[in-house]
Amino acid sequence: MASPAQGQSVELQAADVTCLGGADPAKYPLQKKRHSLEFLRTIAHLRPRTNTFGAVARVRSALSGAIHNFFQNRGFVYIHTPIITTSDCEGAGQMFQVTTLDLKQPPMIAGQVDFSADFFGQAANLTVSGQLEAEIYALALGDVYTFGPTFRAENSNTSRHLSEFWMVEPECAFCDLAGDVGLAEEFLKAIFSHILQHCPEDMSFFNKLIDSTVIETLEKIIQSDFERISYTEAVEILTRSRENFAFPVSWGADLATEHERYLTEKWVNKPVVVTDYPKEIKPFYMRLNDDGRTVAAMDVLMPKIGEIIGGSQREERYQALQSRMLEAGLSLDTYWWYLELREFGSAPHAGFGLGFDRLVQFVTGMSNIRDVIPFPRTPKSAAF
RNA sequence: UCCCCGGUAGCUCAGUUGGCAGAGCGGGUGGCUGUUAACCACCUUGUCGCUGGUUCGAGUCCGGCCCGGGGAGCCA
Repeated sequence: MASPAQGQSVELQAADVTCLGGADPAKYPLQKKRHSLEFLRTIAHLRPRTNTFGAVARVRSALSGAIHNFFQNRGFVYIHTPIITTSDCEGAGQMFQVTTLDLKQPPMIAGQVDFSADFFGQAANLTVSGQLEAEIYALALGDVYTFGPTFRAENSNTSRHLSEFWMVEPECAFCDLAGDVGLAEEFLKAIFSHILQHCPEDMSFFNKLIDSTVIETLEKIIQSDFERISYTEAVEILTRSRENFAFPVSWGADLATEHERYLTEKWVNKPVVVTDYPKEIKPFYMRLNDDGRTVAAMDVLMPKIGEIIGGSQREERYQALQSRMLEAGLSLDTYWWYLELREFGSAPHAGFGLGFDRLVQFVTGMSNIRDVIPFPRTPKSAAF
């Protein structure tokens, strides 16, 4: 019925009310007041009932749908890459081991655990990335993407890291670095537009109560052209800046958080794509440039949260890949199938990885990544 | 993992020089009211993170540990 009160056009008039499930007000933890996000994290089974976590859940779901739409509409094939992997070092940090062996009394051979007696007949881990497997399908089907959980056993205690997080990884055949950067820019803009269009109520909620700049930031990014600079240019800009950095800038060293923030927040206040990093600070699979000292890598840096996308053109030349693997001290046997992709009908290809939870963070303005995933897993914390 | 800050009532916090454990909110009861985080009165609430020490006496001082926050590293 019509409501005489302000701020609402209609209201319910109940003829009959039945209580289906009571909640003792003396015990119910959610009070009629503002709770801290830290406290709500300790009651993860009740926090989705709050307006903030409801809005986060809806936007997270909408973002997820937008990502699938974006790729499906462009003919990308969604690939389910494995969660359990026996590639013992995918090169992206510490892995969680998966085993059915009795940890109190594992089978031993010559003082070493005998993993041939383990479930898979060898040591197995949770994946840190679906990229290498995505490359297999890209070189068969063309454009593909993965979107699934990823696991890192790093002891990272920050507002931007989870031990279990979701990652989006497109991989495109017949694509070079410029094409990869273009895809990343188009992708982010499409996702942001989708959210502004489809979640206006939740977005104004975030803008009002969480971060008063989120909507404006997203709108600006949609309209802006991402700045593209090479690592070498970035180092020059940083050196010329006369900023008082805690970490010195020099060619060959990785960019620190403060450097990335300067580039994206002060130098130009918009997303910056840094390309062509020194090969020493990037993984073996990135394509060696003609200068012999840099690789075709790219990082998309966003104001406030820093790196949101990391990608590269992959090394498609057999000899070049082999020598980079040897330089990195990797076993060629472990990656025999990865090398065979270059031996049998190789093609230029490129892709990137996007931290999905960081994307949710950026879109909602939520400052801690533990508050944009329903059940966060971090060091010393996996309750619920 | 490193640096800094914190942990006191269900929640958010105060607690002086080492000397009886506090407030607001919440909850209960009553009142009032087309309310919007209602309002008024009264009542209710403690393993002061854990542990060892100093002291006549420790929330307060010292050591160790656990957990949380901010920053850094690693990265997405």
